[in-house]
Amino acid sequence: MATLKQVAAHAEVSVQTVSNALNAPHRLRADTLERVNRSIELLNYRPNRNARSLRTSAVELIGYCVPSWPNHTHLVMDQFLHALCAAAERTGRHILLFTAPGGVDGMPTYDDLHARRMVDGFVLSQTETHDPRHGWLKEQDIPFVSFGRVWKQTTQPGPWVDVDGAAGSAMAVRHLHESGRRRIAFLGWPKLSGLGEDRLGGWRDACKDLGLPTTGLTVRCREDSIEEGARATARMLDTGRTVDGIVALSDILALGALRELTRRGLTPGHDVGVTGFDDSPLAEVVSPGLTSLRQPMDQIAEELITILTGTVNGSPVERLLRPELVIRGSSAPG
Amino acid sequence: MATLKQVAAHAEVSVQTVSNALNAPHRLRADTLERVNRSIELLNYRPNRNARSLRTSAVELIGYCVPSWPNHTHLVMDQFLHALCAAAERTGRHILLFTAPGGVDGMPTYDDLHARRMVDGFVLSQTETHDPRHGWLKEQDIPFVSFGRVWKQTTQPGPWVDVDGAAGSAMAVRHLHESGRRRIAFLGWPKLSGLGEDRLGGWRDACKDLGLPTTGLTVRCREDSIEEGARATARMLDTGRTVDGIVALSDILALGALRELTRRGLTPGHDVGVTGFDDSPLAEVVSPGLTSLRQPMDQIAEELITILTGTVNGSPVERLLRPELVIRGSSAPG
DNA sequence: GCGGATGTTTTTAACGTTCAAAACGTCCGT
DNA sequence: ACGGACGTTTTGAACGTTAAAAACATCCGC
Repeated sequence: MATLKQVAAHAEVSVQTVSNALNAPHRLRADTLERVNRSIELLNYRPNRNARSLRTSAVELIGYCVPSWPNHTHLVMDQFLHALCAAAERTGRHILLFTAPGGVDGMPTYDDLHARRMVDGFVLSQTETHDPRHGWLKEQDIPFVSFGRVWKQTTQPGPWVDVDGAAGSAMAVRHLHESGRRRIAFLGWPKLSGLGEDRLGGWRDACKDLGLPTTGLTVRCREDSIEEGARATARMLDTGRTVDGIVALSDILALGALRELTRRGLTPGHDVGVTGFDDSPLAEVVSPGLTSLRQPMDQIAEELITILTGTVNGSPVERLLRPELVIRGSSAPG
Repeated sequence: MATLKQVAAHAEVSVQTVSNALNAPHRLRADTLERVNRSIELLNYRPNRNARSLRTSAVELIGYCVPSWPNHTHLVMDQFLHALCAAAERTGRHILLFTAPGGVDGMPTYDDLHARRMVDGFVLSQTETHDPRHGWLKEQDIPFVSFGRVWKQTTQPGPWVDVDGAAGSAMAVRHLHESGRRRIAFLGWPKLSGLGEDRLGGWRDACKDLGLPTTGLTVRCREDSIEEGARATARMLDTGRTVDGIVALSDILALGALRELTRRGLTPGHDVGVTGFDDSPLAEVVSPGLTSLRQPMDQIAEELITILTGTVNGSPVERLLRPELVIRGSSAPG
């Protein structure tokens, strides 16, 4: 494997000149630059990243902790990772994966990776209510950016990018309203997660804005499963109240709703409009297709990387992005 | 951030002694070792990985190319990544993610990562028929290991780990047979993918072994979607032949089968036993739960890392692992 | 008390790059 | 012809670690 030294010898210049040819080509005289470049090409030279990192103390790697999977099913994680990777690469960086225990127990792992100079900073996701990581990293002066706000916290401890769940629900409500739905229910989650409340709030506000009823139209599911989504839908329908639209907190719950509706002889899309959240691969693959709120992964990733690698100015950057309503058969005009 | 030099000064030994305390503690006298360790602890010293890598020319990073998602939905990718990461960490290594164009166009990316010393080697997955990557990497003498065999190739160009799809199908068939099923259909894929043929073959052989019929019991779906699974199931049932068991090539197709059966007033598990493949998060979350063949991700990851990081002896290592049948309601005894 | 074996520690020299400063050339105004 | 300004190239040192060899210490047998 060729080194700067060998290229320098071949091009009959000093080592530093070759380095400059790569990092500051404007400093070289045109003919020298060309000669050096020819040698670089000829010897198939590729800079050794470790040597570079040692000297500059920047590794161009970004740490990302792979969520341990049993808690929630991350149906869109692969999309996120792909987008994140691609965004990082556009700036010459890469993603380093690692695992860590949840909560504060995981902090030594983050610290270690940073202290050993294996990463420049972190992208956090799967943010939880009162997530301790953000505050801890801030305190240690370790660069990071969060995909997702830390809920139930007055001020955010660092820069973040998030998707506006409230706006998403509102979009779903307005969409259903436009296709003639007047009694739109919300299928939510058990524990009052910040994310859940955000989306719930958007539904409530949009309904009020449009003069639609909300009382008795909220159901909470015990867990994020198709079965629970179906049961909750059944409970809702069993109250005897009319429902012609359902905004579900997740695609999985929405699938449950679709199933229960079908079971009762109702046609999703025709009799009841249903929407989900996250536009997981499932939404496209079921029939009727599930209308869902797609997170703009590419933009999210781009912002995350830009913020993390950008100049660390004083005030933390905050970006709230709008999801995109992907309309499919489950919400066809009734 | 403390360096070896500072620790050495603090412990009043030479730099090399501190290095030895970490890498070859047996060389130190007990009391020296303890003194050095105290200094290390006190100064919270963490070795700089870049310096180490520069000297030893081993980065302890393994490259993994994130599949671009639109081709197939990777419902178990997060499980795989988590397992791979965990296995790598058990050997002090980490996973570096990157993106690359498919096929031979991606090779420069692999080459570059290796040439710049950003990774020691690669784990390949999403192996395709006649995948060019393996042969190319072998030719360049770049270490790699493949999750998945290269199909339609007489000899494998390198070490691999794979799950025995044929054995999996056979397990499913035997399981259905044990619960009284006698006419077991196979729901397959469109294009004759190696993986598809492998699983199909296992079904056929097992049926023959058990004296079960196979003629007219194979259906091929055009794509991997719930809708197509349902349509194919409908086609199969419409032929008039009795079917009391369905072995599907994927969970998604199996879900389609479940839906079509339900639509026709048949009870999956009771009237027809259904099994899927890969035990994706969906299998657990639908109702009835879908019996599926779980890939032993932890073991797969462990083997991949062991092979990749192990001594490169002459003959390539090959490991064919058995999937595990996870039994749920969809195949309850009829 | 000496040669040798063994155990422990230090010295020297890299690994491949970039930073900072110095050196060298060339051109210009005076 | 001289000093300065600028553009280009080289020199020297450093980043933090480990490999290899050298140095030093200790113990043993004779």
